[in-house]
Amino acid sequence: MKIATWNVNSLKVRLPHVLDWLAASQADVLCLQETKMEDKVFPYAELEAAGFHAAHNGQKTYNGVAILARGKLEDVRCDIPGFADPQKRVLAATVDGRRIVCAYMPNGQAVGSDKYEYKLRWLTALAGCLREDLQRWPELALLGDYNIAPEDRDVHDPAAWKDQILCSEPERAAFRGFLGLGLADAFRLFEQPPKIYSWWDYRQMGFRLNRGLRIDHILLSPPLAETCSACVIDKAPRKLERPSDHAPVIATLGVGPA
DNA sequence: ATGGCTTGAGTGTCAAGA
Repeated sequence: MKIATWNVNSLKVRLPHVLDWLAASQADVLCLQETKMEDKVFPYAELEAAGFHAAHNGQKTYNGVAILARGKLEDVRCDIPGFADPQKRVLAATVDGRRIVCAYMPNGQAVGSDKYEYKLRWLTALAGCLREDLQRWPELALLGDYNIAPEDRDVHDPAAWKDQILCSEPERAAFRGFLGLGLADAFRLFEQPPKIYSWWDYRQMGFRLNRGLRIDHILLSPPLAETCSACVIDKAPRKLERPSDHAPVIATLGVGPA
């Protein structure tokens, strides 16, 4: 079973890339972020024709998250329970007995800004929710755009980014808080080449110069981490015409249904 | 240089992303 996450930066623009990538990657579950659309225009029919069930938690213009799966989606839940937030950033569902949590974590804009304070509050709320979810669903994966580069090796220029947004110590502490719940960073379960990133700025030839950050992640609870046999970032879609600025991350889980 | 692209909204130009 392959599970994946991809910030598509508008599903309207990127649907052809998504359909192509679903076929090429043989992913069984794909979490999407920044669909930037309302539920009523979500392309359920096109995805069903490609063999995928789907759930969407969307809004106009900003945010929006979806889970696509070859298996049925059960116990679908939107948002973070008990955390009032008009921004559509979280969607969870159970697929083949495994809890899939799709998250588009806040960007934070600038350290010290109002949006940064919101980001830190939001991360605390999600961690509290996950602590409870893990009791009910021991097999849980948290996939998404975290908007956090966990370590300096996840940053093309750590000196320039030091204490900046996406790299600040409180954000990194929040990421380590997820690990403290027992979750493992699937990418770091394996030896990886250096300078692997999941996002590159559209400007200044960011992708060609590999000036990137690793901010999209798949975290796995212990029973899933034990079965994980690979985790890679697929740069191929970033090379297409009109790409998303993010690349998909995909993890292979070795045991279990389908 | 609070720049440099891209998207959505909406038709002139701004907010937001990371």
